[in-house]
Amino acid sequence: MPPNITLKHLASQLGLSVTTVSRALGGFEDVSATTRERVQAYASEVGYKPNQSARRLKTGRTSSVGYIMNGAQGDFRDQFNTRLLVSLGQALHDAAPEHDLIVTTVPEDRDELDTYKRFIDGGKVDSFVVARTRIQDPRVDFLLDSGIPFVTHGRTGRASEHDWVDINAADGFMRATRHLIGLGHRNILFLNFFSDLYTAVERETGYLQAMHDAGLAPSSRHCPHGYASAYQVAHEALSGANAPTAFVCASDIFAYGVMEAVSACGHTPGEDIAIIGADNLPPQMYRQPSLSTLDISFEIVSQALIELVLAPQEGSPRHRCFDYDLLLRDTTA
Amino acid sequence: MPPNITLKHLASQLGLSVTTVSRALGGFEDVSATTRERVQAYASEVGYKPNQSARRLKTGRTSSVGYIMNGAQGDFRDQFNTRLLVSLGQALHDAAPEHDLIVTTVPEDRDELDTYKRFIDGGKVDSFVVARTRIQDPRVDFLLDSGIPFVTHGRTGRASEHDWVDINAADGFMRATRHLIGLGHRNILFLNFFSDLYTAVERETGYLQAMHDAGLAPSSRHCPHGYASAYQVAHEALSGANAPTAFVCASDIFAYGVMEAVSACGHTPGEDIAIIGADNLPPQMYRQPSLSTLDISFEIVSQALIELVLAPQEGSPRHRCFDYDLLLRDTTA
DNA sequence: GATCGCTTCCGAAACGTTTCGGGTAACGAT
DNA sequence: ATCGTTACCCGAAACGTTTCGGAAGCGATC
Repeated sequence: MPPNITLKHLASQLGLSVTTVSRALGGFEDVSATTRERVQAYASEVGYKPNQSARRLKTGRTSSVGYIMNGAQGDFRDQFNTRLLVSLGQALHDAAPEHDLIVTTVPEDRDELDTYKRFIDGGKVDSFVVARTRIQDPRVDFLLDSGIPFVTHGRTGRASEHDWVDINAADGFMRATRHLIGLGHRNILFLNFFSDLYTAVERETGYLQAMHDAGLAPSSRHCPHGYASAYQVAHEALSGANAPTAFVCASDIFAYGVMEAVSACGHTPGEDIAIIGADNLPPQMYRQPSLSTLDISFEIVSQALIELVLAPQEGSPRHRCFDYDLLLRDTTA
Repeated sequence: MPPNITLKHLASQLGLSVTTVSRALGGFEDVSATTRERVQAYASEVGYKPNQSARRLKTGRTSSVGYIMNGAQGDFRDQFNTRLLVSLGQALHDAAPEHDLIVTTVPEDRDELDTYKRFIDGGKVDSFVVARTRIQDPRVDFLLDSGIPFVTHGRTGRASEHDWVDINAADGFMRATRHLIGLGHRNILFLNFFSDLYTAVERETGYLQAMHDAGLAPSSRHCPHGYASAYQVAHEALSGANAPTAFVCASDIFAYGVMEAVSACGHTPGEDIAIIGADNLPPQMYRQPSLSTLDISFEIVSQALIELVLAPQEGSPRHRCFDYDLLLRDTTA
């Protein structure tokens, strides 16, 4: 009958004080086991839900973590953002059902940092997950200054100063490249992001290491515009002198462009030309042959992110690093 | 110096009462223009930010709208969710910068409605945007019962009872089909979603209407698994007797599958076989020839959604309906 | 000179929670 | 009979805001 049930209401029904009801529900020791159970039973019977605003006001904690999507332009980022969003949501629900993930996009005319500022000033979240880190990352600088807890997905130039979760991309790309070398390839082209993403450097490092170890001459190219420019770069390389026989791609998006170019040049991916991509992006289009790729579980990464972000700690930053799985499919037959 | 500036702090600095400061910042008339300006100037000088939790506790309003993403499985939905998310965020920021969009995914093991319930009980939002409506939509039933304001993107079986924004899909698909008929096509196959989405019915209605008006025999097929099944369905149809010469597709995803199948069968999309898709999805892959499609601006739809959701009204539900643009490109040359 | 109305301001209560600092009763020990 | 201890419980303040119901000052009206 009461519009919304409050502690006061529970207290009067149970013949107890508000204090005792609160402490009973909080599971404190200074309330007898019998009344504690009585209170909890009654509360769940009438479906009592604590008022979040009141709780927040009092405690200063919001029990929600923020995720600010940076520019959703471009297909690669879209895929990434959505998948991370979904797995973060799931992980947060599993680890702390009463917590929320607050997601926002950055309005076009505003700076990304303004959005962070607005969240912090407004007391909307008590921690952040920051994705797609750059080597020089202004968000990290800002958050370190502000003192609010956060965890990044990906290392940064200041990796030793903050919590992060990352994929060991250098190792993964080294293994991928080595596998191609093992298949007999000598002329292997690496297609990378054109950006200051931390992971771009990592990926190239792994490729370079494997080439260097094998005494082979490395060769890298950048693909500013995703699929289309990967197609173009690959087409050009295949038509020129000293054409590569294998490609390592920093993203599956590039790899699909390469596959198209390989076919267009009269070759067959996986037979005469080998291709390895990365991140096991579900092909938007039905694809034959299937693409060999480096794979990592978003779920595991998200679980680690949530674990760290829910339990912020002063002192030495914590790190989690996961390894890629090399999935060998048709394009490295 | 004070850790966080409150009304009390402002009041003591200005030699005013908390009440007056509050009302001055609220722009009320019962405080003189001079003090009002003095207060506002000082508040912005020291960077006063009202405490959201306190405000919420007092007013009961949260100044945030909820968007619950339903299952992100499948490429079509991903695209849709991300694009809507981005444009909703932008529209909300433009219309009410201090408002927030609270986004969440539905955990795998839980019912969608539980998530809505949790948001309502927890007082996290004061309205919802509901997307991808079904004819029989349990979310709409639930929200109508609960009494919380919401706007749907897409009509439902109970369209007359709630606010909605939709695209006039019947009209769009009728125009698309008519255009193909005008090009001389007589055997036009329609590929639809396999689902109870409201828009699926709408789309087919338009197609059927155009065929009927021209005295042609309609023929529809469902594509349960996006691209791959569209490919298969088209391939089958083209190989059989009485093969279609044109395709109308409920989604560009299907249309891309059809294009692949058309090529595989030795035809050229746009020359001997015509194709029209819908929703102008940016092709994940570089595509030649370019696909004719029905286009609608997410920005405009989102602006309408936000406009309605921010100003809930008792009484007769409000509706906004937008028309598709028919974009004629290579595949209807 | 009492009354009225207007402008401008303020005190105090309230929203629902958490938590500090007691308080009471029972009980065994002194 | 008094004291200390323990086990339970509670009153009241506080978080920062909004808002109801005045109240002071003051010129105008009867």
